[in-house]
Amino acid sequence: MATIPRDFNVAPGTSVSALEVPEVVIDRLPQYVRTLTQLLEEGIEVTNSQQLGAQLQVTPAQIRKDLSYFGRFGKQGRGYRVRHLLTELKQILGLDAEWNVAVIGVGRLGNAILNYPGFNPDGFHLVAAFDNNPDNVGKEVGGIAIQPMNALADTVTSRDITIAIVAVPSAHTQSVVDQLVACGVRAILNYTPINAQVPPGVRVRSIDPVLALQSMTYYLADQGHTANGHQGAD
Amino acid sequence: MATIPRDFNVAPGTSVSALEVPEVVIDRLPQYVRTLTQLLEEGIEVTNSQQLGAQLQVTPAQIRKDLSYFGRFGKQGRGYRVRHLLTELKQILGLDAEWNVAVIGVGRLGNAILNYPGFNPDGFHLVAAFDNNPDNVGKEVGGIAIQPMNALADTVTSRDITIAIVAVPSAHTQSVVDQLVACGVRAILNYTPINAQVPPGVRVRSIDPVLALQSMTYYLADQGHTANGHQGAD
DNA sequence: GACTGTGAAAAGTTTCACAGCT
DNA sequence: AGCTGTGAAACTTTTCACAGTC
Repeated sequence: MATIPRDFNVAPGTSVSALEVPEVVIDRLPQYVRTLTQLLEEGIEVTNSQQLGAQLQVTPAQIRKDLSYFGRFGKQGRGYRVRHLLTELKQILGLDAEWNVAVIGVGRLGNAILNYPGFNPDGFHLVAAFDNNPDNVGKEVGGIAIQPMNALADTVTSRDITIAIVAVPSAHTQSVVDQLVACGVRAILNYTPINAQVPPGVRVRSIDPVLALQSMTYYLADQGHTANGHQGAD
Repeated sequence: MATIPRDFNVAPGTSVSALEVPEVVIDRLPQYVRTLTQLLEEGIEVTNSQQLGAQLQVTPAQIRKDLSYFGRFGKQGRGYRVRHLLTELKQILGLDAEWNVAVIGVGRLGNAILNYPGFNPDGFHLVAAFDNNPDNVGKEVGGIAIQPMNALADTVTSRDITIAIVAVPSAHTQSVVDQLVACGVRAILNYTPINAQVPPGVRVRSIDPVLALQSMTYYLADQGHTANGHQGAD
């Protein structure tokens, strides 16, 4: 059941509903967004696939191909207007909206997440925090009052929360994920080292520094392996 | 001991390129290790590709294929002895060794990392911390005395540090990475949202929660997309 | 009977190379 | 002249399917 039907054309500024964009392409778009943002900050208004590729360590052809899934954003012979491409990509990714996010688990890690200033500038607003420890409930962390877990469903609905960050002890991961899914949360950023099972339609991404380290040691362990300075993201 | 297929460096023309293990396979091995560890904790001594696949949400064929790059670890008709497979995989990944790790940057994030208890049990020992802020130097975080950046080279050598975790402000990322590379560090876990350039032979993996969120919003933004509950790791 | 290990096929992804626009 | 957008080719990764072993 493959087939990549690419029968779409896009009027500039119009919402795209591409049929089947490979997930690997979607995963690269946020990086393009970030690089374009940096270029704009440097005052660069026009770029091209060559320059973008150099920044991102990706081939120019790949950038052009990736963009071609969504429309024609460049001008032949000239390249891309940074501001325009950035706007389009943000719109495609849904980053022209603001997203309300809940943090579940306010231990050491949850605390660090709630105090991390990096989410807000990108439109992700941590608006609620939950913990099942009665001693924590009511306290404020990063300007947010910690609520008990039984308030989850109501708050998710009333505050229009679609994304959750899970930072609970491993043993509670699956149960918390189940509760989130039941409340209608469809995107979960999982900081625990557990592979939570979710129904179709719900997405989970994991942040797992230990796994990242463990895949690098393979290349350190033995000099016999290919030693390419390859980068992995996210 | 399992024979690790090796990549021979052959004179040009006489290409005998022995089979090279795809990086995507290496990236999955740590997850296999984790699942096997869990099975063992539950007292399960024998498993099979079906069960492992269910746990990991991966096809049984993929697990068998991945393992086949390194040897024959199972018994036909019976499956895999968990303890045995775990030992082999850890050895392949270099996880039978202990690794000394330095943390660069002891701001909010670096602090959280130094206090995170998840690295040690897996053999990654945070043994040194560096910061360029004189006010921080000398303080202890997580039992480690913060050193000035100019002590980097000496300490990396004397403490046999091969892995570094970078948690400095974005603007300093490239400069810090350059210093690490110059000291001989060959694996870097990058917590900054910057794509550092490294020479061949050095590996970088990035931890970037914002990128992870941004790739999920694509699927939230519009109901027209494929809605598979697919998991991304690390 | 149950399962692995593995060539071969299928599917997916990247790169090439060039027509065509500016 | 310089660059995009894109089919087609090359390459990579996954899945199939089954011979072989326990």
